[in-house]
Order: sequence, then C-alpha cells, then structure tokens
Amino acid sequence: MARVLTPQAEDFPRWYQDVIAKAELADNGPVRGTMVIRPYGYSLWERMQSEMDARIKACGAQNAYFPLFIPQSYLAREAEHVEGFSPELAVVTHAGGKELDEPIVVRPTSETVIGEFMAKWVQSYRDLPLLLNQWANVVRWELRPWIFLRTSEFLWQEGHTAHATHDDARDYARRILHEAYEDLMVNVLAIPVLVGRKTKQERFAGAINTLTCEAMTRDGKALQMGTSHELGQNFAKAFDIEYTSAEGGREHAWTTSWGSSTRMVGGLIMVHGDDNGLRVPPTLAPTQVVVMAIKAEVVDAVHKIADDLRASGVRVVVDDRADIPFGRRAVDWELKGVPLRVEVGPRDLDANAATLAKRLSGGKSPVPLGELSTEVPRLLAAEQATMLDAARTDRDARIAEVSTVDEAAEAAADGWAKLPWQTLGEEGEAKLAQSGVSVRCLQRADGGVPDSDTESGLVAYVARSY
RNA sequence: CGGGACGUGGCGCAGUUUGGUAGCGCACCUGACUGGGGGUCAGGGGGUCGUGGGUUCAAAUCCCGCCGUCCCGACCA
Repeated sequence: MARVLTPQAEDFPRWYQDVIAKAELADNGPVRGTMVIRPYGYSLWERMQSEMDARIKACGAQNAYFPLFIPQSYLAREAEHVEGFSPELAVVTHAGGKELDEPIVVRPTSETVIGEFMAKWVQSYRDLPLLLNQWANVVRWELRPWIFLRTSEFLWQEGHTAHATHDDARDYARRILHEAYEDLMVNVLAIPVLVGRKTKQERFAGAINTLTCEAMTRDGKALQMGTSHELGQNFAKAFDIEYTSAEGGREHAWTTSWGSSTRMVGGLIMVHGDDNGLRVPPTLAPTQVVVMAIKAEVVDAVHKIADDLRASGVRVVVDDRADIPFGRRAVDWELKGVPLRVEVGPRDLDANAATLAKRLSGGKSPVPLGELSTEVPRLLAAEQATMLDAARTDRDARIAEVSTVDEAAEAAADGWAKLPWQTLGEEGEAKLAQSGVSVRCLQRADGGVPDSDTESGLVAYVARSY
C-alpha cells in the first residue's frame, strides 16, 4: 500500500509535494511562488504561532505592527542591507491610477521601517531595551520557490530590539535563539536542531553576527529553521537610533532582529514525514487524538468518550462520518499525522473497551474505556519523547566526522560533515560552495555557541541545504 | 541568464516514432450492496490535446514560430 514515495528516495521533492497534497496542507497559489495554506495546514501554523508567541513574550518582547509598504529610500540607507535584498524586492511603482514619485517596496523584512520608528521612540537610556515583535507577511521574489520552504510571500514573526550596550544586545539575541527558537523546535516540534553561529559568508545582510537553528531533513540536507541576528550599530547609525546615556552622552543603540516562519511547517514535514504521510508530534498537534466511530450506531458513545478525553486536557476531534468507509478515514488521519486514533465499534463496546492506534509505530491495542483518560495522555507524552529521540539518532548517524575539505564534500553528498573550522577556513568554504555545500554553522567543541569565528577549537558543520 | 525535460478532462498520465477525428487511473455525480485499513457492482457528467501558422482528403501526432511550466546551477526564513 505505497501511498506516497519514500522520504529517503531520490525523488524526495516529489514525496514532499505528495505529503502536502494528500495531507491537505497547502496548494500552489495563482502567482508563481505563492502558496495557499489550507485549513489543516494553517492549524499547524497556528499552534506554532501560539507556542512561539508565548516564548517571545516570556523573553519580554511585546507585539506591535508596522506597515507592509516601505519607501524605497529606507532600504537604501543601510548599504549591505539594500545590496542583499535588492534582487528579491517586489516594488510598487503605480498606485491610485498614477505613477508614484517614489517607488514603494513591499517589505522583505522590517528592519528599516522599524528602525525609523525606533529612532523616534528611543530618546533616553530609560527607553531601552525596546523589545518588539510582529507577526506579519513578507515578500521576497525568490528565484526558485518551493512550497512552505521558500515562497514569494510567507508568514512569520520578526523581532526587533534596541539595546544600550553591545553586551545586552548580544545576550538578547542568544536568549531568543535558545529560549524561543531552540526550545520550541526541540520540545514542541521534536526537531533536534543544531544551534550555532553563521560564517561571515552566510550572515544576514547588514548583521555583524547571525545565529541559527539548523535541522536535518530526511534526505540528509540542512534546513535553516530560524535565525537571530546581532545588527551591531549598523542600523542604529543608518536610522539615527540614538539615546542619552546616564552619563549624559549621546550614544547609538545596538539592535537585533530575529525571525521564524511558515518554513517551520515545511521542516516538520521533511523531518518527521514517513511513507504514510505526515507525523505531528503530540505537543504540537492541533488534533492529538481522533475518536472514530466505526459504525453509526456507536456515534453517541464516541462523543461521550471524546468529552471525557477533553476533560483530561487532550485536543480531540470526533470522526463520526460513518457513511465513508473506515479504511479511507483511517488513512486520512494517518496522512495528516494525528498522533493517536481511538477506534470505537460495536465489538469494542461489547468488551467495554476501545482500540488505540498509534501513528508513530502503527501498532494497535485494546484499552478499557475506564483507563482511556489516563492512558491517552501518557501515550502522547511517550510518543513525543520517542519522536525527538528517533530524529536525533537518525541525524547523528548521518553526521560524518572528517578531517579534510575533500572528505567533507564527499560526506555532504548524502548527509552532514563535521570538521575543524581551522581546517576548513574561508578558503575551504569557497571550495565547498562549488559543489553546492555550505557551512551551516560553527559551534564550540562542547556544542556551545561561539562569540566569534576566530575562537580556537571551533567545529564547522557543512551540508547541502534547502 | 547557462544546461535538461515537458505542456492532452480537476489531478496524474498513455497515445506522437509509423497522421484516420481522443483514452486510462484517481477524483466527481446517481443507485445498490457494504462498512474493524484507500471495498464491490451498475450507470453517468466533464477535454478549444498550451498557442499561432503551415503541409495534408485528414493533425494530439509531421514542419516553423511564439508562450508557459518544471528540474539542475546563482539567491534565500
């Protein structure tokens, strides 16, 4: 019953598209590179959003909203930034029936507008730190769009902060990286991301330092799941974000920015998908359990079981579509990746039990009705842990420790390679780039995030990436 | 922009070599039987064959032009 192609196969892209289509997550939009997110796909995003929003707020940031349209001149103020984004800008030249005096760009990211307003809002050291976040759509005219991973328009959160000191900005960029991004990805998405520092080559346009969370997809490539940038004083100088210090001097602020997007949904599919479609970790799952009525006569009993489960804090959906063959319905939920199914038919009720089916292992077992409300939450927690462990084991098995640049290029053909940064260096990085391999991040030997790329003993992780 | 492939019902494809007036799977609609893993049977609807021209008694098929899409490289959350 091969419903979708295997995720390890050569035609991984096709498999990925297949999961998206069959799990009813999204469609391609009418304009090349755009995407229509279907209700089920959006429910996954909403869960990521609410979990992420809570973590960002726990880090002290507040939500705000800035305009979609940005005067083109704003972008031009930071030299590297405009150079980095120019090719992928969508520009509005006409509006209101006439040509505009100054073209307007549709935001590719909001450092520039937000910088403009931070300059107004920050006067004193007492106004700092200013910690802002916005949930928005942005547009980047990418050359090669790929649904959920790289669409011309995507949804994301972008955080922008201003601080009095370099140290404070640096600490905050790291705090978001670990407490919001890494925590969400590891503990909610069950994706064991590698957290580290980008090389100069891979840095965000206009940043002095870029930190990243990198996931390994099931075909052995790398996917950047979220980034946190230290912008130094570059944007503060370009936008005159200045404050009066306690000592009475005029100082430029230090800013950061950080973002995570609907790409996370793509990452979820590419990391956890299997032959039977998507698998959603229970903590994330909008629907953790589906209670299926096998025949119409048990519908009432099924609703009661669902109510009991809800009372114990489980997110439940009832499938009482008894007019649709059971097999089809079971496969539908499987494709959507719902972690547990409680199947209830006359035979179960006769035995005062229900059949519990696990998406992860595919196993089924009978459970007495009285034990469901304890057994289901226990299993959900267990499945969450199992998914993270399995993903970590798979990933680690595909990271080759090598000692030369050539070996790294070879290993990166179907996995990641790890080698001393000293051995690689910027020359080696350029050489790897010729075979489509890039440095995903630098880490300290103990897995810590480096403060600079000239620290001794750093290791580089290299891979092909999405 | 460089290298490769492809445009045929909603989706995926066959048919093109060797011209003869369009077919398959899935999906959809109706009815019946079913129902514990994409079930069975019967019936049904839907296609300017990307587009413009040419050759021919006759073009999805051969010839020429154009348009578009996808894949591999450069960009990227």
